[in-house]
Amino acid sequence: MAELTAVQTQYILHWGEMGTRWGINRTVAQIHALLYLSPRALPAEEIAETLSVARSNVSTSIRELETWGIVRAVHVLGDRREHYESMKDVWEMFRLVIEQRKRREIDPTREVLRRCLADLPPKEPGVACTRERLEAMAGFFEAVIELYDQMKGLPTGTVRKLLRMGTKVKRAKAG
Amino acid sequence: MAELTAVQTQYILHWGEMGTRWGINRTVAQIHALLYLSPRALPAEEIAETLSVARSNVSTSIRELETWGIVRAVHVLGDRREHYESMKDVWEMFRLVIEQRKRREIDPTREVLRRCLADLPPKEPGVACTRERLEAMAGFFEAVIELYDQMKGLPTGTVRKLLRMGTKVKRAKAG
DNA sequence: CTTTATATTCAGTCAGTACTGAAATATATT
DNA sequence: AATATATTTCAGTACTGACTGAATATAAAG
Repeated sequence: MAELTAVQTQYILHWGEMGTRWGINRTVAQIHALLYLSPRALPAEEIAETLSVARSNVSTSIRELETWGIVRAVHVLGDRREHYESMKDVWEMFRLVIEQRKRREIDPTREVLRRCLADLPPKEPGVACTRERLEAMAGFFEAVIELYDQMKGLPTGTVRKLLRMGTKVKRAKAG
Repeated sequence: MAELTAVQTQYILHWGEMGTRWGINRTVAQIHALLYLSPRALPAEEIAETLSVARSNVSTSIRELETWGIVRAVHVLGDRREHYESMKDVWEMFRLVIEQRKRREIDPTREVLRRCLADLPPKEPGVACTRERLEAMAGFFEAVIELYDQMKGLPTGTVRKLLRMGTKVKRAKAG
């Protein structure tokens, strides 16, 4: 992966762009894309050169990817440097990312909603509307979290099974 | 909604924060939160004052929310100004947002992946690995889009039904 | 223990997005 | 038509988060 092919470049650039749209640092996403395509683990130095970013930037970004659990350091015989490789199982990769984003963003939002409802002065007519709306929003988040917890336990393949059941439910409604 | 209560402020600030984490402009998210809690439609001027942002900023942000389809202008008798109100159905609101993000981000990613695979020189040993990875990623996106298409047709309540079916599948596996 | 290679930290800089306010446009009222 | 009110556009500014590179830390080799 010394020089990138046109296709590799296109994928890496697009992945970086997607990252920014979903609140993930462009360089972090690009590094992930590079490692995902790479047939071998790459040392930080090579990543920096390939993507034309500072070595220190790679260092920080790699750590970020490690906290997501989708990149890890491996060692190569006769080389003191850390080499980094991406997880290859796409489904598992997204499962990890979703799990973390739930923990970092969805769960705290549920907490804020609960706190808001708890802090709301009771029975005041002025806030009746606010309470109603907060309850609806809280209900939504509770449902989403419940759905997630249900899914969590399922083996990867079962998701497709659910997908087919969705089709049946639809047909039953329609017919 | 002339003056915000502590709870309303907390909700609006948190919602703004969540927005930024998911690639949505903070002000846009805050305005949405304000309108969502508001018992009545608000004119742009009042939104600007309440959130302490420029009137023009509200104008741009409102337009953004309108393109998402979750805020619309309504008219109040005896007032020439536009008043803005948020959709109240939370499920429908998220459905709309997801629909648009799929259209803006997921679908284009599928296209890029297809294009990458099409552009990949065939049978070259050097790119065998890249092809394999791109195919795995493309397969994932195809599956997600298929899942989405299945869900799309379902009435809101049916999602909960699916949720319960998830539980059964899980138990069947376990027991 | 010293030298060399590698990785991380962090203060300062840079870039891109968000925001403002003035000007332009649009719409209503007299 | 003239005036008043409301909204949008846009050039310039401000701000946040990303990035760099020098300094520091860590660890292997001699």
